[in-house]
Amino acid sequence: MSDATAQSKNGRLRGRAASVGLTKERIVDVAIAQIDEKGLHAFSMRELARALGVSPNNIYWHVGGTKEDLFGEIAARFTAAVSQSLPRDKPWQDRLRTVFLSYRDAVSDHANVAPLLGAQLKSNGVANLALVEAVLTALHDAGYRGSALRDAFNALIGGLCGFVTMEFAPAPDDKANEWEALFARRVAEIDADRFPFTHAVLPDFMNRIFVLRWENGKHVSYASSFDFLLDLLIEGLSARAPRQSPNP
Amino acid sequence: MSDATAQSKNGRLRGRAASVGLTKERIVDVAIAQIDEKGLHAFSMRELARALGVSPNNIYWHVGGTKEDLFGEIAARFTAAVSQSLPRDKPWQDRLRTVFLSYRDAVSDHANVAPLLGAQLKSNGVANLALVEAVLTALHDAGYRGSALRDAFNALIGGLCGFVTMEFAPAPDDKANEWEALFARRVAEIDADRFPFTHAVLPDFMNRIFVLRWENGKHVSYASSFDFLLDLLIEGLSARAPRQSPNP
DNA sequence: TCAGTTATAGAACACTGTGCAATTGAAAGA
DNA sequence: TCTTTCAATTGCACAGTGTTCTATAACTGA
Repeated sequence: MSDATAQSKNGRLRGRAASVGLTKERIVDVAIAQIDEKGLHAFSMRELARALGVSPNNIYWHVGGTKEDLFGEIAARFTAAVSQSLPRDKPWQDRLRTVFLSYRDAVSDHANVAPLLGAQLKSNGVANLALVEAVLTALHDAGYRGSALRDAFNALIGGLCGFVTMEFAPAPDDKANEWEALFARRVAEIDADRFPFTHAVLPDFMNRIFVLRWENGKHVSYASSFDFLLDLLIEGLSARAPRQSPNP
Repeated sequence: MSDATAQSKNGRLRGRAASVGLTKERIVDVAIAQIDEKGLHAFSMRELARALGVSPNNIYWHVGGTKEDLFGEIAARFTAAVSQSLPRDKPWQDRLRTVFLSYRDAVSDHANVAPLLGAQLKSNGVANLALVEAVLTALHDAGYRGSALRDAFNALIGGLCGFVTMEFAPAPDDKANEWEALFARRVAEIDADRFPFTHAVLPDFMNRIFVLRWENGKHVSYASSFDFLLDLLIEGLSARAPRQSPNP
């Protein structure tokens, strides 16, 4: 009652007296760290608040809006890092390769955040302007215009970013550990009559086939498949390029 | 007390007396219908139970396990429909085209289920054997073996299914309506110095650029971009095919 | 001095997925 | 026929969740 600074039951101050200098940056930092560590599935606003030593509402106040908005902020953090302006004098093929390889690298460093990035890229793509700019310019330099430019752009973003999103999609929770056994059981169950080829081929050498496997809960690398896809697309775009006009 | 068949407070019977003949099939039916109607975000076990006129636990009993398992059942429903065995005498290029176009069609009929399918395809891909078998056989016929087969397979599944997953990713909840305005605002905010090309090009003709837009909360079609991507991949695979051996 | 703003906490609301225990008719075994 | 087991269902409760509304108190500017 006579205290100069009132305190709440658990001893924590309220109001501006309690200010800990929380910032959007720090929130996003810790959020990413938490997702990296425990996975997107286990991430919650309350847990984040706990880790920050702060009440949940404080986060809402700084981020403004909803959990989804926080996800947007997280995604923006990545998009910024993806591509610093690339030298325009390099061939457009090289520029495309660099951009998408660096996108994959950025995602691969924070695999648990991947699903979030995919969703945000779709719904909030305009925010990812570095990526958009780089790809559009490269395709323009390749001679693509109008609807052909649109389709080429979509094919690249959808195909490559889609690949990455799937590549780093999380294992279904607890099953990560028993994955190897699960895989073996599934393969053994394959109906040899209906799926003769899969039955014959899968068990032998397909231990790195896409979409099928984790190792000890960690992702195996599909880097070579990504490279292959990237090459395929860039070669295809070269072959179909309406005209070669390096200086538009 | 003296009732032959006891009743619970709200008048509903318990135990086998109350059996409504619930089946996994009906659960999955109604679940898909609900997701179609209200979106994946608004889907919950309790809501599903309400729609089925049944207690939530009853669903758990039939599906066994968790919500994630139910999602698995839902995904399986789609995978089954994707590709009935294709005539082996058609060229492998045609077969690939058919398979992936039919995959996109199946997903497009239930756009709200799309995110779920993407995740399940990754974590539970072995279940989707019709798709796997068709793609593997086609690539084998094209002459791909070993690690080249693996990379080609991964590139196709990752690129095309990834595209579809992104294509049908949901708009961020309530923002679907104000999307057009949001898009316009974002475009207007583009920094012309840092992103000159995007700034110049985007507002004009990019109203169907991937990743950027809905119309009245419904998805616009990216079909032509998907076709383009499909063509690019198949042409690329043809050009690189180790050898042409139609009859292995 | 005094209202307004900024940055914090607390409590509460309406949910969620899911586990445990009870209930019942029917089927199976003795 | 009597008893045990099983199949299919409900109710209740637990431990959360995102989010909103309200209180608090120091700073800020007039």
